[in-house]
Amino acid sequence: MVRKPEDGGGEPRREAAPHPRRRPTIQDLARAAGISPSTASRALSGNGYVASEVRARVLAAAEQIGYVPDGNARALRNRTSRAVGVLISDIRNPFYANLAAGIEEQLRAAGYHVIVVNNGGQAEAEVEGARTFLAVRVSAAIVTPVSGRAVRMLMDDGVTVVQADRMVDGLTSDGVLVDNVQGSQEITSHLIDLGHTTIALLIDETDWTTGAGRLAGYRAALRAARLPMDPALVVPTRFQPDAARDAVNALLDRRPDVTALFAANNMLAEGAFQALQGRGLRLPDDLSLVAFDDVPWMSMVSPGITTVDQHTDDLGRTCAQLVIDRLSGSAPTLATVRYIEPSLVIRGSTAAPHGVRTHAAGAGSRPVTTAPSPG
Amino acid sequence: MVRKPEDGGGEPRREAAPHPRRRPTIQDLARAAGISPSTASRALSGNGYVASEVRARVLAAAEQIGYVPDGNARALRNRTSRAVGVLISDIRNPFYANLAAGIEEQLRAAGYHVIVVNNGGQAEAEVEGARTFLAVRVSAAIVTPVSGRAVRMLMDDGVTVVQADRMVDGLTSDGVLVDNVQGSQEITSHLIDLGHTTIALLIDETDWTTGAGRLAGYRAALRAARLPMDPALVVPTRFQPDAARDAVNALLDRRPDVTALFAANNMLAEGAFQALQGRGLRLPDDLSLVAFDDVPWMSMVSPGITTVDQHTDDLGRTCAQLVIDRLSGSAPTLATVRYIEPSLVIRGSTAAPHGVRTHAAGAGSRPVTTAPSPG
DNA sequence: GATCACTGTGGTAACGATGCCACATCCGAT
DNA sequence: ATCGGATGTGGCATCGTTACCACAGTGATC
Repeated sequence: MVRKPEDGGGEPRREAAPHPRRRPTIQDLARAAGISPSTASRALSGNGYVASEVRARVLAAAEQIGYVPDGNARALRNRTSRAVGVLISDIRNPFYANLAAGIEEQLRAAGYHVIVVNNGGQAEAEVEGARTFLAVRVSAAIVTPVSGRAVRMLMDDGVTVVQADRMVDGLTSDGVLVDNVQGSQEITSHLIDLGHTTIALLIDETDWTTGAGRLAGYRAALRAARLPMDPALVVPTRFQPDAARDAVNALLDRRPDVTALFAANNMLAEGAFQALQGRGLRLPDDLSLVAFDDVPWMSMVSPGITTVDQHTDDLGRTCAQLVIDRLSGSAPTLATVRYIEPSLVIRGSTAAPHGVRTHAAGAGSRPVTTAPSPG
Repeated sequence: MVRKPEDGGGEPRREAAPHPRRRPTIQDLARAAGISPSTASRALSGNGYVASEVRARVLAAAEQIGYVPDGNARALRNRTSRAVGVLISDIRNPFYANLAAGIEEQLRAAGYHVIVVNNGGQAEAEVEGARTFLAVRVSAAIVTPVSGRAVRMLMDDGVTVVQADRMVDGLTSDGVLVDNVQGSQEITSHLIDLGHTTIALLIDETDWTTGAGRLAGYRAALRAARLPMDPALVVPTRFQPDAARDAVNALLDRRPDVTALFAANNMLAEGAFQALQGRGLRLPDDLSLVAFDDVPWMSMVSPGITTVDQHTDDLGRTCAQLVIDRLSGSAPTLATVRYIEPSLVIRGSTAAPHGVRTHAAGAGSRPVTTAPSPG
């Protein structure tokens, strides 16, 4: 029941002290090093003059007595902390989990720590989260915005904000976006190149930059191929897999001529996949399926799902780096928006529609990964 | 490119102020309400006498001027904060993501916020994370321990610690564990009931409570069925899917008589699944596959994988609740360990071995969910 | 020999919230 | 009339850190 090699139970255990020993302060440190608190502070921070011999003595003493600067006192005094708020919708969704992971790693390496608030897509919870960030004086916040209110609150208080994945109109913060139009156009073109002409788009919203971009890319690809744009093929649904499943079933009942289905995100893809399985349709023979946002199950099923990989880790790391640059003053003064270029991952869920020969044309000029099914 | 209904761009925008307006302090609040800071403090916190008329005035003024108490000043003064540290291994792994989500939701509802540190399974990063927690004076920490050093550091400083999923020996903190022995025994018995006698266990470690418990449960099930325990069927591997895949391939080359495979966690299951796919083996006809820890892809593939569901959300929420109880002083004084009872989820990946008839016996006395394949 | 720049150190006043204590009422009881 | 308790309020010190300022040396320059 033990991690034997590491539990390090060698030292005698301290008795459960009723009052745990007071943490050493910079006063204690100064006393230990035989100097004043001011000098100790300068020695640690490197601001101002300190004789190098003294600095060494202070560092040694700090190590020796186990001095850890009090983050709260610092934050109070400096009116800013090493904390960065991360406000996302649903950490259970691999997209947000990877985003958060990328952010956390990059920020931790730069000496910041993250406070994570899950808003569940609720504007109310989002505002609550922003309030928390203000209360603890985060130096910056990274937000996948829901309503814009939270972002505005933070910006109005002078907090550095980076919007991730999507941006609210009318707010000039930094942002990191995925090139949704490009990715969507590319994967739609992939279907068209295979010979599909009746391609349905399953989508939950077109008000955010994400949904709007994906819809635009889908349209652009059809237009470029001079295919008709049939509004009935743009299938609205709610964000839940169950809703998507029902929507797909309704669509296929209504339109048996659909040969390819494009799910605008991983949740919808899940529902779509379940619907197709439930109907006993075989991929890619009976229907081709593609999805925006590559998540683990898509490479586990057989055949694997052809997707647009958003490079979510990169997205997160880029957000974090933007924050770091801003806070260190090395970012340009104007608000910056960076774009992550997504890439197409071709797997087995796409093929020429039944009885149609593939075009000779390739998938376009952009990088394409061809991934085998697992194994 | 906008979330139209909510962007709320109605109010005139504040000019980008060179010095963002100073945040109102309790002094400002006191002035606005025509009383002293002390009284304002009492009005807000409810400690001590305040005339109800005055309290109302203070609350109104707070609302009006947008007063938000400074968390750092509070933390400095009170020597503790509303922050709880969450120290986990890999938020990209759905197990940890769900754990973190459960924790965050429960704590947020109780007015705490979480600082998340991903240690990547590295003892060094874990200690670094603990140092961060100490620096910001978290009031408690929830840790999936790697080495025990971090937990010890925190406890030595008087921080309330809850160990999650596994516990380090020799440290008497609270903990929330999954009943690994029970879950493992149950799923192994399920295979035995189906008629399997040559069941391999793929496992990465047996030093932590998790691995040790799962191995013990596997053994107990074999013993209960009076089946021989063949040490060569306990297959060690590293924690990565790739390593697990190689290990499974090597096993099946060596032991073609294996009819069922039990992967001790979701990462190993991923590798195992890939290996089976790569070999063109059909589930459950050629081999039965089961896994400890139910993650999304396991219900997406066909057939679905039979698993032990650890109720990870519950695990997280229970940890959080333990923290809340401890901090509010309502937990028992002694260290408490709570157990989460896992449950068996039977899907299509398990069946009688080729040419064997199923026992009449049921799966045992514990609750069992039978989940259909998706659709 | 006075002035100046530079190096190096310590004292002190904040940062914002809070809880103790002193003080001021007002009421009923002695 | 005095006391004591209950109710209500404000002053002040404090949490730990840091930036500003004053000041003390030292050496170089006029």
